[in-house]
Amino acid sequence: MILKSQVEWALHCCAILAGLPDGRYLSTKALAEFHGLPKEYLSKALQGLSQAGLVDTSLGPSGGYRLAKPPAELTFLEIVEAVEGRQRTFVCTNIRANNPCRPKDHCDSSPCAVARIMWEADEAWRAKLRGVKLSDLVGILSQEVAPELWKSSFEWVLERAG
Amino acid sequence: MILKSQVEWALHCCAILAGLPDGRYLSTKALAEFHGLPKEYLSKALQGLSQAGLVDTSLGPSGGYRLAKPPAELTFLEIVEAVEGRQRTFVCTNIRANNPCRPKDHCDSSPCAVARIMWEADEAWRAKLRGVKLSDLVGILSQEVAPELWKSSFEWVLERAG
DNA sequence: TTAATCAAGGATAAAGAATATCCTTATTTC
DNA sequence: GAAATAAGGATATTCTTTATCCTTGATTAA
Ligand code: SF4
Ligand code: SF4
Repeated sequence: MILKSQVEWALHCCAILAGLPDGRYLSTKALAEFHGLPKEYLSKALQGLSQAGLVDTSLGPSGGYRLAKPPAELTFLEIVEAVEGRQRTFVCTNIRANNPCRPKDHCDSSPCAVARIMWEADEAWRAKLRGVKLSDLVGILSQEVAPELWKSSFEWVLERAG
Repeated sequence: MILKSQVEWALHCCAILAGLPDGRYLSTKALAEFHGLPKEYLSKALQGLSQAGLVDTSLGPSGGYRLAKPPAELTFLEIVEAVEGRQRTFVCTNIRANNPCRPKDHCDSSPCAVARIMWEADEAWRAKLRGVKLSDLVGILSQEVAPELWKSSFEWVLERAG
């Protein structure tokens, strides 16, 4: 069970978009080039963010993506779910229904303990991601990334932001 | 990102094995029939449990599987990891290394905040599963499963346990 | 007005992982 | 000695992920 690489891509792209000045957009092309990713496929991840309402888009030259809300109001969970989906990681195929001792008319009213426990763990994962804002990430990165690299990356982006 | 169905199978099988009297074994054949699962493929999941040291095996007629330790000392996490593996669910492909502004000699010493945050969430998931014992599951099931079904299932298993 | 650029999304292909079956081997029980 | 069992290798099938290509309609800049 491994998250798709698009999750990593989306998080990195949002971190970049968080640094964009108000009202400006950054294109798929620029984001793909900056991260060394296939443009067409990265586009699918960005479309996921767009469909989830996390980013605004603009067409034409100088178009692209920008965040739809402030980084402090955007959680990791929203970004992850936008590309990975909201389905729980444990799916129950109801194998208890195959129990040969089970009477024909027996009705398993609710999910059993196995499923509930697995879903609780899933929820713990989501709760952790829900507790981290995009602004938290930017704060950490701004401290950890080498100042020259931080600055030159920022300029690189600004040159290409429409 | 969805856990393999073998996880569900392994948990159910362990729950059954937890009810076995001391020193007795239950075969793949019986476990597969009880849960309505493909015997050969379920066998792979049980081999995973065996390789992880969670169950003991015995060959020949009346052979099969039994728990290697008491249900109170066997956690959900151990069972899940035995079939799903211990790899983290977020893998970092180090796309920051593709940053065009990055100097050639630049060395990214450690995992960045993105990866650390995702790994923390992963650990929260594991911590939750680590906190649930197989005995907890059996306790809940014994209360929730209809008494007649619980009893007849128990008898069905005993008839086939070597 | 025109040409270039962009997001969106459909179609399709390639690669990889999950699911499933079959068969052989060595061991144990009866 | 015969039957049953776990272990595991080989292979096939199906589904998901990854990736590319192309069309459409909107927007901007010249
Ligand atoms: S996990 Fe629970 S609900 Fe799902 S198949 Fe097993 S018994 Fe049924
Ligand atoms: S998640 Fe962090 S460590 Fe992984 S590629 Fe992105 S920047 Fe690098």
